[in-house]
Amino acid sequence: MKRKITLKQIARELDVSISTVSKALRNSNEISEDTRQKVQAFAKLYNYRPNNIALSLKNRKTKTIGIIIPEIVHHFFSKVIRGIELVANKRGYNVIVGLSNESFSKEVINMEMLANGSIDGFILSISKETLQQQDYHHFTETINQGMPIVMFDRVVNEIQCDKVIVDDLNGSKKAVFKLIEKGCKNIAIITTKDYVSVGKLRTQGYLEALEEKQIKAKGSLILKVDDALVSDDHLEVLEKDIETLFTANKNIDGVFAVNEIYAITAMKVARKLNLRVPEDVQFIGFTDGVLSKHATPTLTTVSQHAQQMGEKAADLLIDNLEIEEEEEHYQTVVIETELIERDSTK
Amino acid sequence: MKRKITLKQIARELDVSISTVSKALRNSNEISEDTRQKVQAFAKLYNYRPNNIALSLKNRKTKTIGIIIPEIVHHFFSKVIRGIELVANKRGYNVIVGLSNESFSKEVINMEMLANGSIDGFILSISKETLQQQDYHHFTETINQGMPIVMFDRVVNEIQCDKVIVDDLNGSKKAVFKLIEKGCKNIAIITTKDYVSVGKLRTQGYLEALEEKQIKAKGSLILKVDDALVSDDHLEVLEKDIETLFTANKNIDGVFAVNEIYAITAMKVARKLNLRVPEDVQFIGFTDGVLSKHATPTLTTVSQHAQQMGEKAADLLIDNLEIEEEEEHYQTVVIETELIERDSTK
DNA sequence: TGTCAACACGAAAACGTTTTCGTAACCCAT
DNA sequence: ATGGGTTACGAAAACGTTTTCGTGTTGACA
Repeated sequence: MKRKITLKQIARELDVSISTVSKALRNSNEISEDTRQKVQAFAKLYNYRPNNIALSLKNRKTKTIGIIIPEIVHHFFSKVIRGIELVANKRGYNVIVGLSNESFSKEVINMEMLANGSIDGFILSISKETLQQQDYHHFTETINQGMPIVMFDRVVNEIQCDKVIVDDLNGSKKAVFKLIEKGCKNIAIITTKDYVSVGKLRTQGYLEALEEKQIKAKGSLILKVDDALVSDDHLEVLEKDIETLFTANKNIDGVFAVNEIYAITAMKVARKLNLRVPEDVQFIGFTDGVLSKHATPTLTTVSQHAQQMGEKAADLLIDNLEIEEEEEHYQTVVIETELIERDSTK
Repeated sequence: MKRKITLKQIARELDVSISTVSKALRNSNEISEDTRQKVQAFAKLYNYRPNNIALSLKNRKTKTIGIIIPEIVHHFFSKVIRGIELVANKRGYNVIVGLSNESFSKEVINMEMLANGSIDGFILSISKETLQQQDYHHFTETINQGMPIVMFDRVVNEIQCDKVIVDDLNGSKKAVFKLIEKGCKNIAIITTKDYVSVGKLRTQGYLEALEEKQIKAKGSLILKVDDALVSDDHLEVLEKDIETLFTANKNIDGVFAVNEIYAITAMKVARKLNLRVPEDVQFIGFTDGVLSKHATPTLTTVSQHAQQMGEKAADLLIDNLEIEEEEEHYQTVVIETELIERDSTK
């Protein structure tokens, strides 16, 4: 077992100084052609690679990006990570991942662990608990220490930083317009409680779309599900809720759901009630994940371009890290959604 | 913007030496009660946190685990990551993620980037390309440099290291036995080409199960799909292949698929051919992901306990890192599978 | 022969820690 | 007064780099 070789060891072997070795390897012209070749040959032979930690300490930057997300077993978030990783690697950065698990304290702890030198900046999406408690001190502190943050998807106005968000409002409007265009007269929405900003916005989009088409929104057609129900354990409760929605409103001919699970589950319930999709009821879901593509019938969705979000977030952060000037000029990038039509609409 | 404070700055402010500050903060009894309190108060006030990079350099360990996986937008892998992250955090480690994207060169590059000091050890699953080329030099080199590796799921006998694998063989057997028990006489398998070790093992399990039940395997019932077809773009090709399988073998009454997508797609094709599930044909898939739970009908699957694999892998690695003794005693942990019965079987 | 530049290299500082060792200053006992 | 043992602190090395600066040697030139 041969440990990694260091400059010092090379220097000792070749009977020169550490400085000389370092310079030789970096092709400094302070070093004679002779020694340079000798050193480089030796280094190659022993497969010398500079120690990243030492470099980080010296340069006071780690070339590493910290990602904090609420959950990784989630199509959207893993696609974002892939996007981040893609451009990060291309630009010479590594990616270190922390999971908040939707918990405020884990978010704080994770950020503190990483903020002490391990990374150069954060890309994150805020946990639900943090959003509820509205306690954002860990973000402000991090930013105050000179460590840039880019937020994506679940963002918050109170914090001044770069942001990448989905155009939730217009995405929802597009979806609802499509349903109307396809002939739906009574469109229900299955959404979450309002404190999740994206749920709120999507609901708002639904309402605005109806209003613009002079359709009166009815409270009975709005189902606000406790979002803990996305977790697999509570599927039956969710199904029950949706069944109630359908039986109480026999005239529903279109459903807009703010996520895939709700949409798929609603389709399932509809079929159980002998409603034909899309003939009797049409469905559109937000978030284009695996489920939509493989559902029966395949689900028409509003795609969020998650990977593109990750790429953009990474570019914003790295630009920020590598720009010299201190003038803070934060931007909020809006990623447009795209309606992907499949078989759950006519 | 106040940058992070260092020992040196505290020392200067309080007019003591750096050593004193360090000792005071670590409650050394070399330091008088007086100065200790003074230093600690000051440190608290300025929210002092030791710089991780400096600690890493000093201790020659980073308390960080490197994960290399082929793909992150994948239920199985993200669940494994969650498991790793869970125990890693609990034991004071961070997790840094590299994606090989199923490419040999990206796997090598990613490992080299991380191996130069950034991490203490690897947890990885080998990329398909690497498995095809059978070039494992980067693994041996890493291990030779004293950096431990734990492989999971896609492992390889040639490399001596800790491994965590699924009991693919018995999992498949269980599934096929179940189909036989439920009355299937003509069981088809939809699998991948053999170079993916797990595909190979699962096929073998299928064959062994049939043999044990004195059922003669028929080549026409074995569909080996080019595994590039899992990617969403080639769904139609996959469907076509499966359709051919069904039409050429009208008597198929059971299907075992080595992954979720194959199973779901096969169910879809079956229904298109007016076969009832599970009355006419029963289905079992390997890998218990999101799709299975939300398919119609819900899919009976062989669950791999992905998160548990991640947890085990992390425990193995950290044990290895924190144990003093050099004696290498590698183990291969087999995670048992579990058959989850849903509506695609009678 | 003396001066000066160019050349080739080494010493040392710096990044932020921890830890070993040395040592003043004090107290107590002889 | 001398010696020995605490106590409380500081100096310095070490981790592995990069970079600035200093310096000895050479050769050319007047």
